[in-house]
Amino acid sequence: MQLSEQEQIRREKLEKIKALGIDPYPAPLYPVNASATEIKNNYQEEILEDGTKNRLNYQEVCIAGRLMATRPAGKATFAEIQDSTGRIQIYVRRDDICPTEDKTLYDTLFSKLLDLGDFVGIKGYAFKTKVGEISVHATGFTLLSKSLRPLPVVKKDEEGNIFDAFTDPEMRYRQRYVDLVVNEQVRDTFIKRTKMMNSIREFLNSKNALEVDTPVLQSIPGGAAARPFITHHNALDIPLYLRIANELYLKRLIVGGFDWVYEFSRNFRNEGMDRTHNPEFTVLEFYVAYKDYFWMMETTEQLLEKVALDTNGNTYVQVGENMINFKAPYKRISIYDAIKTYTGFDVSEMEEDGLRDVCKQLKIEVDNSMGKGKLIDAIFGERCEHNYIQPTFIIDYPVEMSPLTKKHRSKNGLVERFELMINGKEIANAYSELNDPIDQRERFEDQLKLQERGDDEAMFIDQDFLRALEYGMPPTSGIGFGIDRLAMLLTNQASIQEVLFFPQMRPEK
RNA sequence: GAUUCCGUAGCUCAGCUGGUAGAGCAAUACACUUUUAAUGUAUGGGUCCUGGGUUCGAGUCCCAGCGGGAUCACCA
Repeated sequence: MQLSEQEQIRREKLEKIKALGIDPYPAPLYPVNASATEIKNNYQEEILEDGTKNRLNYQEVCIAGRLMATRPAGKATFAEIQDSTGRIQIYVRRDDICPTEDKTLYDTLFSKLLDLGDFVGIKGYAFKTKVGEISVHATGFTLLSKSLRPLPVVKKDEEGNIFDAFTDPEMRYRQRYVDLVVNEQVRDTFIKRTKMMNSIREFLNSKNALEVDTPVLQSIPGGAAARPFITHHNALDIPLYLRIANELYLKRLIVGGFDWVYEFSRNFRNEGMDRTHNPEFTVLEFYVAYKDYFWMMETTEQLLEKVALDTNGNTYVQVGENMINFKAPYKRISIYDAIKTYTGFDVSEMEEDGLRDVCKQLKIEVDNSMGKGKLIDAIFGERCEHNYIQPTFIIDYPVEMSPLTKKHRSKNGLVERFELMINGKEIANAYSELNDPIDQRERFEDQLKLQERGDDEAMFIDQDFLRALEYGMPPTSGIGFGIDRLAMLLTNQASIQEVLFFPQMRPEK
């Protein structure tokens, strides 16, 4: 392994530290009793009548973190310690930490053998410097872990301008640990993502929904139309697939008698990657017995309004150029009306031939494997979808594109389905679930016909799922939310890689 | 998968019509006991992504490969 000059120097320092009898990776816990942000937010002092200051709290603090900046000034040094809450300045004076004749601790260990990035513990007291910065005056320090690689040095001035930011996307994603250390806004994005997940759980748990786990390894990759990852189980000598969806398993649980189940499902799809697609991604699905898709629209509005508030403190979220308002209620527009609005064509009575003709006139590329459902989907996707910036429910899809959805109670040829569009993208997809086992079997058979026509994404038939439906499933409404995309919206990120800690990358050579 | 742009010091980046590599931060040494993008002086640090080719000579031009970004296709 070829070490850079700076790495060699750090290893030499490591040896010198050991030679001083100091363990650079000590085992004992460090008794941390305060954090950087906590001290900065709560420190108090008073000015007495004679003008002297009286410090009121944090007079015996013990903080720990990475050393991220030093400003030496002879026999004293200002430095910055970064912990999980942020940064705080520390003031280290030689004669305070070395009260005897022996000045090794300051002159050698602190001044020469510590590097930016090292973990240190600081004991001392909080005070305010003469320019007013709340800091910790060190009375002692402990090396907690030596860093052998230099971190990128990112500097910030008084106005918050950032210099030499660590921005290379490849390095940021491959070495996310570095990205998180030096880029505060990256850490904030992921904290928001977790807040969002917590808020969703809170909402669902408050309704007595049951969080469940269902199989990731499936012998039939059902519940969606997508290419699966395939693997092999040695003991059983059978192929297994990583799930593309968990829908059919959650419905089995509704058959089993639960009336509200949910799962944050990591799904896997063996398809292209781009700034809105990662091979593994997270979907929240929930299924509720005795409800329909109208109820689900109201529930979705309530959920998203709460989640936006909990995550950002506001129902308004700036996403790129757009200001999006998650405040309920959201508009509802049928897919046929949407197509009529943006293309002028009324496709509601059209069959396949008519739809192909419309696609031709609109210059939308189609191929022979596409049935009525896919053609309508193509028109909507090309001409309508991107126009719905504010949250909008697109409702009542044609039956051909929705093999798991109940037929519409009054509109022939349609199903009770909605997709929620936000910022021109689909965020959620929901149905009144199909619970008629005979109808479901026919829909699967139609999918088989599509497969024979060359549609390689048509759904597989799951016989056990049909068996479950035959035992009886109550009327149920279900929904799936693209959690990564929701996180992108709520954190104003244009790339899915920015909301996944470790996005998929080609392996390094 | 297609198109296009990019890959130079630990990090952020310069490097013109080809002439043997440069800055800031970081590092090293010295100075400095209230600094905050600390400062001053000095010093060291490079497989210019990899492999070919053209050329007297390639970081620079050409070809191939590897990796990444953007756009498109498939999809959520």
